[in-house]
Amino acid sequence: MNAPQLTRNQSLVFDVLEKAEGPLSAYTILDKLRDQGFRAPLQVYRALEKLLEYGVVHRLESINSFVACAHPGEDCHSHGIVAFAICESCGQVIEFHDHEVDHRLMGWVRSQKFKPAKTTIEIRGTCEACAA
Amino acid sequence: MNAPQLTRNQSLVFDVLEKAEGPLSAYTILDKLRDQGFRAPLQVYRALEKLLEYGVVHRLESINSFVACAHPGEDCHSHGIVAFAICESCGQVIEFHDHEVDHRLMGWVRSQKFKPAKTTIEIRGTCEACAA
DNA sequence: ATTGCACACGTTATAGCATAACGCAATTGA
DNA sequence: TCAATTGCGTTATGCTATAACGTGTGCAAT
Repeated sequence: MNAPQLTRNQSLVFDVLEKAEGPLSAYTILDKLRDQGFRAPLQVYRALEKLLEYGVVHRLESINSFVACAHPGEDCHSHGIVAFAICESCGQVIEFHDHEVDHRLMGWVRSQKFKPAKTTIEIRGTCEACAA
Repeated sequence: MNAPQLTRNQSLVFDVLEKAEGPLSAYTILDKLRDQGFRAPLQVYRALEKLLEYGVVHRLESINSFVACAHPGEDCHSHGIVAFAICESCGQVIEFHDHEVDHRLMGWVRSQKFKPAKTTIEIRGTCEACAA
């Protein structure tokens, strides 16, 4: 799905994520948007739901946070499975697409007659800069 | 790390997970152990922390739940990265180990000079039995 | 033996993440 | 016009996880 014109709330949330250095939790986003009139978590979650649907934002399951897609203008859903390296020290996220990993995992699920819907690959650790 | 003798609380939590058909949340475990004297979430979380450390239980990040390792008696940490297929309908979990996927992902993180600590691979979808 | 340490445990409180349920307004298309 | 859809705002609630405190027990070093 490609992103249609974003609504005001969706734009605000997306802008916050784009300008952020790393992933943000929904409540952090909420705090950053209080001046813009945001009052409740649902305003953030509803916007995020759409942004995820449009493929312009990713959810990082292992840290309950959200990050803008590293490929501006594209729909990340078209890249196949996305893997993330998440630095537990500075929070920086590196995005990665690998067809071989896709192929391998999808081959396995098919052999199990399992029908995949959403795949998560997240590697937590320490980035080069933070590896003292 | 190999599992030493489990404490009472650790045994109780592990037993609940082993007897369960699928993954359980910490609070579900708590409810199942009220009769055994459990009163507070921390009792469950502390036991889980150890069981994860011993490699006899896995945490499923994408559904905030925990599941007993499919390889009784072994330490799953020694199998390399573990991937899970999680049925969103019946909750069943299939565990999977693939060295090629490991190799590919670890090759990538090394190329990024990223030092991996913990890797999560979770595929949510529908299992064979539930695929109507 | 006693001191000090490590560890498991219990309890209360609180923090952090996410959604249910209601109602309203604007838009669109039959 | 009417119905359906979508976004929005609000209140309330539920679920997930940890902080901070204190207790007891076992064990090793002195």
